[in-house]
Amino acid sequence: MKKPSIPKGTRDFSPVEVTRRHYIMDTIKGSFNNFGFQPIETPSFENSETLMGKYGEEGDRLIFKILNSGDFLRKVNDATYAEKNSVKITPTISEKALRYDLTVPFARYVVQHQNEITFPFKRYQIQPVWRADRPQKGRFREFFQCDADVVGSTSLWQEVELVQLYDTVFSKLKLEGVTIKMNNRKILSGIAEMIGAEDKLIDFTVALDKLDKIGEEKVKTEMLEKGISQDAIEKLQPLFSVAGNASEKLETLKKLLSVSEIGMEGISELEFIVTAIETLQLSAAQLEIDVTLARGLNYYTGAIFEVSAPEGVAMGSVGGGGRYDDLTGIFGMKDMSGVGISFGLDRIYLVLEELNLFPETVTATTKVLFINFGEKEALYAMKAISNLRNAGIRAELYPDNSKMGKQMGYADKRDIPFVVLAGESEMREEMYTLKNMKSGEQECLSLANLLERLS
RNA sequence: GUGGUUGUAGCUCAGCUGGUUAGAGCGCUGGUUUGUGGUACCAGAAGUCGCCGGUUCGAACCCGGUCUUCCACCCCA
Repeated sequence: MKKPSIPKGTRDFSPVEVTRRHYIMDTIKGSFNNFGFQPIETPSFENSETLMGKYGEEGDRLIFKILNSGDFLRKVNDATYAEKNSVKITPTISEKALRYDLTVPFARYVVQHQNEITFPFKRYQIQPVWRADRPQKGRFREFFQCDADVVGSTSLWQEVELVQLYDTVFSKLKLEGVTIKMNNRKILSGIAEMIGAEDKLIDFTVALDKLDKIGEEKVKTEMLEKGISQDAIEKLQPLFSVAGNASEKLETLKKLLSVSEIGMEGISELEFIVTAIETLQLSAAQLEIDVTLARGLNYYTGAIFEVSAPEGVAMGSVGGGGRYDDLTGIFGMKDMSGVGISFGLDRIYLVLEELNLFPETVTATTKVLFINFGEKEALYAMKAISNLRNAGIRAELYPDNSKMGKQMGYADKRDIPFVVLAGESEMREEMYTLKNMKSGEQECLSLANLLERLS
């Protein structure tokens, strides 16, 4: 028989993995609540028109489309069918698509429920998203995002809080040394304005974003290929040498962008956040200004965040986010500024695993296993088990009256730290023999003492 | 979507320029030990070599396709 399998880029999770994933999720969720965010959930799939065209050209390709039910081909007219153009035929055979991220569905939610929502609205959402991407390390076709967004406030304090939120979560996860990289879309616009390439903003930023990966020369080559003039690229030169700490970088940028009103606006926004964070301090993360950061350019208008794993861990970003002044605009609701961040659960998992940062207790299973000596003995054991369970102690009975060696081996393999033996003699005395599997020590205890010992 | 890479027992992997009944370690099952696991010793089960097709007297090995894994690009959590 052919072995069953799961689709490319998807995974099964074992008990240990699920427990560890919950540990991360609970940590994130706890912090979200702590910062005043409220949970919502949205459907796994949306109407295609809600998602299509929201993530750029590339994005549409990566959206999983759901085939219409019924005899969907019947509705396609012959001319379209004969053309064999997949992109063109898609809307007629697919009207629904799997969620690609949590931000666009959230925008849809806000517009749809605007009359019930009290603004500013702080929501969080932890759900899987799907991308028809080609899998790689830390890249899946089904993965979880953990998002926190605020809509209905343009206050920069939100950005400050989101930086703190990142720091709080990573600090709780004991993940030291993550870098929160920050930029501002207005600065990028300012630079484009300064070099006279406003119309090439996206090409320009996409190329700039690759600086630390492919180097200055190749970035320049790519910009030339995309039609940015040699002249403009030369004006860009000072940008490649922006260095120092946050304040120093800001000073350099100020000189560079003094001619651009929008650029200066971006700088002052960054400055506000940096100053606040310097005063408030971070514990696990460090904040860094990175003018080459250009992620999610499609809807971000102000701050842009990206969190990279500690140095030495080969992993893409473990989080990202930013401010979008007009996200709800695409659904017909104007002047509703939002800002949010996302945690990449699956990638955080891989990083914690690589750095061995999962606490021992996260893998703890049953605390005590009762050996099964037969029907009467099992009933006697079950009474004690109920008592232990009511006291919150994880206890279980070995289901079958198997040989002791097998039952002990089971406890051993599952890392169950205690075993209780209660046979005829114990029953006569109303006692229980408790064995510590690590030390091998045994003692005979009453139910009350057993409870106490295992608490 | 483009280019490359990987697939052999439950797991990790050997397997020569194509040559008979495909191996190891770990794990698993049973026994030494019927109220004592982790160690030791003994025995055993388990694979249509990812799948489909081709070349050949003969294919785990060569060729083509396909799926999967990982990597680079694209893009992203």
